[in-house]
Amino acid sequence: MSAITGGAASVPRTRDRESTEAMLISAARSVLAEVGFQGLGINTVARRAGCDKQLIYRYFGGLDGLVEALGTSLSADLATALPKVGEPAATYADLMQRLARGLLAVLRNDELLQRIIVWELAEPSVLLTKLNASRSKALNSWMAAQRGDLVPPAGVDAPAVNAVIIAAVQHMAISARAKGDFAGLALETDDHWHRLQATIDDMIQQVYRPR
Amino acid sequence: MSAITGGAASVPRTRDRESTEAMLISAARSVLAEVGFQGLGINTVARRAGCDKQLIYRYFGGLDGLVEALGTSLSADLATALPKVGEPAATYADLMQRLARGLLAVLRNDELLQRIIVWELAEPSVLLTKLNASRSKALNSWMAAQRGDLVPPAGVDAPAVNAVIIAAVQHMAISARAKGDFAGLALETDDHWHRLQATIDDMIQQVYRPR
DNA sequence: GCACAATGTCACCGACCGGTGATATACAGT
DNA sequence: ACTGTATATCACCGGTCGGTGACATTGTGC
Repeated sequence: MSAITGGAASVPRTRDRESTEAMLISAARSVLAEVGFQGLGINTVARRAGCDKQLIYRYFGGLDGLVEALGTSLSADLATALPKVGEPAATYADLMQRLARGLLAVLRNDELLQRIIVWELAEPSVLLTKLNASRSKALNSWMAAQRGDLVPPAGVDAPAVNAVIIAAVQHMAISARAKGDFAGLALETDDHWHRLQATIDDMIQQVYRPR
Repeated sequence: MSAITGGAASVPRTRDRESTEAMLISAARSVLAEVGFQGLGINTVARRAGCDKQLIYRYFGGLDGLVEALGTSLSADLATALPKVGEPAATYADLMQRLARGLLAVLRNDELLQRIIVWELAEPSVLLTKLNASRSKALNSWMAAQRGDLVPPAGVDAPAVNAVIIAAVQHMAISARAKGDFAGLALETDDHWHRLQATIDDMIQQVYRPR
């Protein structure tokens, strides 16, 4: 008896650090994906993982460490999510078209990624910056693998153009989840997205056409 | 004396409801602009306004009402911030170019507006949706005033193109404040922005050129 | 069998949050 | 001058947060 300490009611965990860490990371993922970064706190994550928050401090040194671990586990995902190399692109425009399409497809159904991007926009920090860096690194290596020796036409500021394209894709993907539309353009069904994608394709082809 | 109640230490306010409301709205503005929506709470705003939080409940019915009031005061600002009508645009491309430039200029130095956009992306709600609506209404009426009878070239999906442009502008303006760059493109000095603006101009001209 | 570390859980702390009732104080109508 | 009301402030509540120290349980090496 001896009372006080609950006794047999609470079954302790499996006593396996690795799997516990994995559970915590997974819990952080789902919390972030479902409620966004505002709801990502020590207590919430621990509750969702079904273990004590103390373990977050012990194993990750706090929430920051946990997010960092989440980040590394995430950049691996992005690398595999981008489409595999198939036919080499014929023109630089085709190359960028592929990138835009791939990015749009990945972003559209990765709610977690959307949340993280918003997070970076909302409260920049060294931690979030690192997440961003590892993500764009993955993107760059994908580009390098696809590019071959294609070069943009002379007279076009390719880095700026590509930044514009990527910015647009990111913003619309995020807006679509948050609000269902953007600038009067409904973004709910696949048809809407195809229309948008056709437009982006067109813009890329136009700006990157030889001239 | 009866003690307890502080006594003379706290000088009550000027006892002018209008000016107090204005102070609260102004406080909400500055809090939002400086720390973002995460820090926008009853206590914070009241503290910054230098009055009691009770007044927020009395005059605005709570934080939502205050934000709503802030919103109306804000859409008025946006209307005056957009550039006045000058020479009518020669082509539809020129028209959109003007819009893009105006929007970019406004967004770049309106931190409050940037924060609100991020807010809408992070946690959509009826309130935020209303803010968005009133903002795009202001944008539309500006467009209507400028357009005259210009029409986009046949075969171009103008709404989609414009959505892409606006999305890109918004995203880059926000990213610039949050992180100082975007997709490897530094966005700190005016020169960087001019380069970006030239690119956007070019893209608009290319996609909207007659064909 | 016994010390010892690793793992897991609990109880508690101070701080802040949103929200509300009660209480002063100024002012306006009579 | 008296009363009523709008204005402003304070004190307090329950709840949640991040963070920490203490405790229980399991396994390991000797």
